[in-house]
Amino acid sequence: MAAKSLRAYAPAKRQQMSSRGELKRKQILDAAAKVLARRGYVAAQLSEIAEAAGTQPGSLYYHFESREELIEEVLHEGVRLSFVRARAVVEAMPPESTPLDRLATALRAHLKFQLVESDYARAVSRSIGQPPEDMWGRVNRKFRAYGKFFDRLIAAAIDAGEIDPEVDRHALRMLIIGATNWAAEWYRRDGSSSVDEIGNLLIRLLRRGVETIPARGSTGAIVDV
Amino acid sequence: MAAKSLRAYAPAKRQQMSSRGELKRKQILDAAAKVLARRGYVAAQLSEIAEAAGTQPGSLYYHFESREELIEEVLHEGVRLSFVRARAVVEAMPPESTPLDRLATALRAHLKFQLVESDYARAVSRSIGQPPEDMWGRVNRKFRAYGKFFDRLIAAAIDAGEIDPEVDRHALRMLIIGATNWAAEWYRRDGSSSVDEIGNLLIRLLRRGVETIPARGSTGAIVDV
DNA sequence: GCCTAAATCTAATCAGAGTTAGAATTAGAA
DNA sequence: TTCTAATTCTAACTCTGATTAGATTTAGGC
Repeated sequence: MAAKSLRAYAPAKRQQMSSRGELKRKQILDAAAKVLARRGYVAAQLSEIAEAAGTQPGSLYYHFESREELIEEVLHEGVRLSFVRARAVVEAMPPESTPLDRLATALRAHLKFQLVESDYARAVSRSIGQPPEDMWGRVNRKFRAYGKFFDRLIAAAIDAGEIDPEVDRHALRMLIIGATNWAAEWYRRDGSSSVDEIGNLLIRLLRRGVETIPARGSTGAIVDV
Repeated sequence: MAAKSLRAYAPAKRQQMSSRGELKRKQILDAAAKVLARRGYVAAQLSEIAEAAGTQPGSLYYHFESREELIEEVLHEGVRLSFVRARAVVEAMPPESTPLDRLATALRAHLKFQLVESDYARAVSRSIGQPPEDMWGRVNRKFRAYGKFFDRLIAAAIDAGEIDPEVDRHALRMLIIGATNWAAEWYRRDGSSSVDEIGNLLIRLLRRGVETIPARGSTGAIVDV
């Protein structure tokens, strides 16, 4: 039954597995997430990951089949964690909160998670578009599921009349998620704005930018609905 | 005078230079821009660039010192062209147009340029953050100058009372430029929205999201300043 | 205190991409 | 035509970073 007892039990099933290896494996993943968050997919080297994990490059291969497998697992985890967080935050809201409130909350959580809370999440936004086709295809499938979550929030807000039905839903999702992901690029580099400031502005743009408004012109006083 | 007649006259001064080499050099730059736009800095290989330029990898070195020099020139050109375009489009506007109109127009031009018009511009947004420190530092200096251009438009719009002075200017610039650059990542991959649709929404978010609005709560009628 | 499997290390190997040297070709002037 | 410099090609060479093999160490069960 022992099969190839040595090597290769990576994301596949693994026996009970001694907690020792279990731990090291986690440490390596964490280290990889950290390096990926800083460097992105292409520039992330095994030597740096190994060092961050307190081990040798060669030793990584005891826990993972290859560099690609290691990185892919980090990316999957990044998407998963973001999803879990956003969903949890929304579900914790009082039932009377409006769809747009929920969307705003999810967005703010997403932003904060990407920017300061999770190396795994940051690893994803820093790596988007970089991995080879097939890997990115798999990660992206999960990513789309996450996107659909936002889609549903948007759709609900439209149904509730909180978002102008004229608005292109797809483009809206891409723009707000995009602005968020992008922030992961420059935030920290020039730390002029805080996460909360960025979040506030983003929500403001969303809320006001998207509401159904009657007329167009007049700068003056306005208007009910 | 001939100096090192062979090699190395790259971005430095070059004599009158026969149009033949001049042409090939341009072809190589175009090819590199194309590959960079598709792959980004790290994944862009000389072999692919050479093939796109209809030549051999080794031949590139007659025209450029190194891969880095070639790529850096593409990136500089990308920033320069974007800047030139945005400025031209704004300066072509009638004098009575408002600052916010100008900002919107510049933004729309930027978006379209990145997305469909220029491989050079797209090469930049696909490569942001990837090149080594020193190279990116140089490109970024020029990039910041471009950013300042948007800053001035924003500042003017604030002075004109078209943008709420409460708004964090820096964050605003980052978010709108970010959403735009980001679009370069997904546009084409899932071509569900057209450039114009994206542009329309972006402008809408900007215009409405940013205007000075009196109170907060009441849905009802309101109020000057 | 041994014995075995798990876990890690070390040092060599491999592969891919940039780079270089020199030969070969091309284009234009004399 | 012929000659020369500009341009391009070909075939190594190098460097970097992932991968592998085997030796070595560690930890827990007997």
